[in-house]
Amino acid sequence: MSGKALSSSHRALQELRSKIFSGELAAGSDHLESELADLLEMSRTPVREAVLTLESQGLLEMRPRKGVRILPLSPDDMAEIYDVLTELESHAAERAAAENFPESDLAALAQAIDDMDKAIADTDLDAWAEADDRFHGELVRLGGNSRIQSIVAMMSDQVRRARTTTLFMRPVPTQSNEDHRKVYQAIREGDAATARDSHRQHRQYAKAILIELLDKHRMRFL
Amino acid sequence: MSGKALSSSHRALQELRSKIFSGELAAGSDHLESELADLLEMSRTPVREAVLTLESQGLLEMRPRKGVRILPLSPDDMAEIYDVLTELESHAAERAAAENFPESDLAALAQAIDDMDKAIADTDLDAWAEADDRFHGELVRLGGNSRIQSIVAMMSDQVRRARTTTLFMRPVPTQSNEDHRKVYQAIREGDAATARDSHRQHRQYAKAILIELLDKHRMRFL
DNA sequence: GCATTAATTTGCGTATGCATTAAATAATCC
DNA sequence: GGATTATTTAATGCATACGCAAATTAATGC
Repeated sequence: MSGKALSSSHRALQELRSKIFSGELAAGSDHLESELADLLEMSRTPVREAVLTLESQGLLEMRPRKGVRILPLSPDDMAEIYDVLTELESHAAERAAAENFPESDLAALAQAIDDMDKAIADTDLDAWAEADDRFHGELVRLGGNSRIQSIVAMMSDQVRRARTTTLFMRPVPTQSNEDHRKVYQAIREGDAATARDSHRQHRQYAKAILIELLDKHRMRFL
Repeated sequence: MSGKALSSSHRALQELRSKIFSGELAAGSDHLESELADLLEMSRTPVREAVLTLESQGLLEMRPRKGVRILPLSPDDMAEIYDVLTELESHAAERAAAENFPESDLAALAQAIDDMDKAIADTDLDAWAEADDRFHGELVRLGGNSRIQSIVAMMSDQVRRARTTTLFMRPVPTQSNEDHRKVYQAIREGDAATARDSHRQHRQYAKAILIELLDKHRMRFL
């Protein structure tokens, strides 16, 4: 028994999020408030509240009389998001390295890297994506800036839906984990400049790959 | 005739924002939804919507049964915000320089610098602050990343109320405009690396001054 | 036919009321 | 008297209702 009883607006928030990520609410699609209320079996009030929040998180847009639009992502949007992630995560990496954490505090980071290796060996892309998320999340956590944490989380959410698509049309990300290891090493050794530069390079490379991929496949929106 | 007729929830949003910035709603104070509704002469519904939005913008916090709390800022919060601004604005400066804008596109930037000079000559700190805002806003606009724009706006909002206080207890910011000019020159010359580094230095210096100031005056929250 | 206007529908913004539940107060027990 | 439990109070979360304006459809004129 999970004795929860969470509020309707909170449930609306997480159900809408999950339906956006899964694609059940497709990018570019419009939905009336009443339609979403029916879908979630609640009144419009908590739906509106959740939608308001999701709007300010950049996942959707309210257009009176046209419905709630799930925001699609153009290649330019992707570039913007990756640039934000590059800047903020690199800073986090630098600060994490400067902290000179004992190795035990970096266990989660190391674990994520190992899990990615394993996922690649198993060619389990979902597991890889999950561990990659974990690595980046842990990195910004170690960076110690709560605002960076939440901004990065927001940006990651925005690309999450798209990644489901892109992940499966690109080569297995083997290079990526070498980068991760390099960042990890630098943090472990307290080498802030290297941590920063390695991570920046990692993200810029990932961005280039992605943009090229989208371009090659003529994907204008996702 | 300003033929407007803006919605209640939109009015709630801007009135609450303005009352937070002015200090009419003081940092750390709690307010029931019904109290705010009375204050704005509307029902709780649009107030709740505005409050939801302001919460996700980091200006306040909803604590069920305790009321809406206007978030105070600690020196650590200030440091966090300045770090985010440093990273994202520096990137914007770099990108702006790389664009090789014709000088005419940089007129607003130059104007802001001139206005700051004038404000300093007149010892008009409010005018200085306004022009400084304008400079930073214009900079990120030129950077061409809409997400950076809105994140920077959010962070600037968080710091706005506090600046009213800090601005008047610190020496007149003469050094600051030298920095601005340096950034401007670099953008004009298309020197991306210098634009980036100068702006980073500018923000880091500003952060150091501020933190020192808060520390000196033992200001724990504002 | 086509354009213009009138009628109708429909979705949204907001007010209102109520059930729920946390907090505050009173009451009871040891 | 202090602690525990019962009672009351009150703020919130949510459903509901309704007026208004936008959008759609029907009607009318030319």
